[in-house]
Amino acid sequence: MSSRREWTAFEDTLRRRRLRLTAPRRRIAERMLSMRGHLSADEIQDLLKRDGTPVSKATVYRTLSLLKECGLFDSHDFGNGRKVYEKAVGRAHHDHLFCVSCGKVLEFHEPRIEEIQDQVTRRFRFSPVYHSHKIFGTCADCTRGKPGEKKGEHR
Amino acid sequence: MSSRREWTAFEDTLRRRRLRLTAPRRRIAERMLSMRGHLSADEIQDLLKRDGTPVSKATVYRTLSLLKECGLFDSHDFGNGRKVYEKAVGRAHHDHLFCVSCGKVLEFHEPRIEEIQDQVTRRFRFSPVYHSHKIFGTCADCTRGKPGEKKGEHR
DNA sequence: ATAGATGCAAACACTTTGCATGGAC
DNA sequence: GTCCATGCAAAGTGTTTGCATCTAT
Repeated sequence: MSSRREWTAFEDTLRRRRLRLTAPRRRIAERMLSMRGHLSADEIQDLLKRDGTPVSKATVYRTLSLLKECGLFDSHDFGNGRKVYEKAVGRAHHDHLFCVSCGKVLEFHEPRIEEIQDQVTRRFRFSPVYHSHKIFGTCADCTRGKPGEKKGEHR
Repeated sequence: MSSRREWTAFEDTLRRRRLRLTAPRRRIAERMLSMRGHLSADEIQDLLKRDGTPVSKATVYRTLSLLKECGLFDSHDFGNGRKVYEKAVGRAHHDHLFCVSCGKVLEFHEPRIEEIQDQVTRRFRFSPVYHSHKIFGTCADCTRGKPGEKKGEHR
C-alpha cells in the first residue's frame, strides 16, 4: 500500500480529465507505488501476472504514460533498449549512476551542478524544461568482486 | 575531404583488426567526416544516395559501429527514437543542450561540473566510464519567434 | 446510456542478422 | 584463393494503435 497523498493526486488527475479509475489502472498504480527503484513495462506486467491480476501490455503502456503525465512517475532511459519508471511524487530531484555490469542504479543530487547548469542555459538564452544527467561505469561491488550480471543487459 | 590524421586513425584500426578498407566504408567515413553536427543513420544513407553512391542500410549501421569502436565518432540519443553520430576525434569533450522544438543541438563544456562529477563517483566508489549530460528545452530562436520544426520529431 | 477503457493482434520505427554473392588482400 | 564485406530481405525489440467488446459513471 502507498501513501494516500499519492492516490489522491492520481484520482484528482483522472477526475479532472474525465478519465475513469478502472481496476487495471488501480492495480498498476498501486503495485508501482508499492515498489521502490526502477521498473520496466515488462517487469510491471510480470508483477501483475504473479499477483494473479494479469493486465495486457497495451494497458500497461497506456497507464504508464498516464502516470507520467500526472507527475506520479518519471521515466529514464539507461540505453539498454527500454524505459524504466521511478516514483516521482514526494521525491526530491536527483540524477543517476548506472552500473553497466550489474544494472544497479545509484542516485545523487548536486545543487552545485544544477547551479552551473543554470548559468549555462542563461548563457545560451536557452529555456530548460528538464535535464538528464547519467554517469555510466562500474559500481563498487562489481569493481571488486564482479558479482556478475543481475538485471538484463539485452540489446 | 577531411584531415589526414582522422583517416590514418581509421585505416590503422582497420589494419590492426585485419579488416578491409572497402569503397562503402571509405565513402561513409569520408562523408561523415566532411559534415559537422549530428547525423542519423537515415541521414547518412540519404547523403550518400544523393552523392550518387548509394549504400545499403545494413552497411551504414555496420560501418557506424565500426567508426564508433575506432573512436572516430560518438553516438548520442536525444530521445527521439534514433541515434545520432558526431565526430569525436580531434574534438574536446562536451555535453549538450537539445531544443525540443526545432531539434537544434548546442554544446557546452563545464570543467566545474566534471570536477563535481568526480567527487560524486569517488563518494560512491564508482568507476566512471562515460557520462551523458543533456539539457532539454527551447532554444533562443524558438523561444521568441517559434520558427517551427526543423528536424524530425517523430515518435 | 454513453463516452471511455480493455485486450488482442497488427502495425511501427529503428536496428540487427542470415545468407548468397561479390571483392579486398 | 581466402576471408571478409555487401546487399537484400527477414527477423527482432520495445512501443503504439485499430478495433470490437466491455464497463465506470
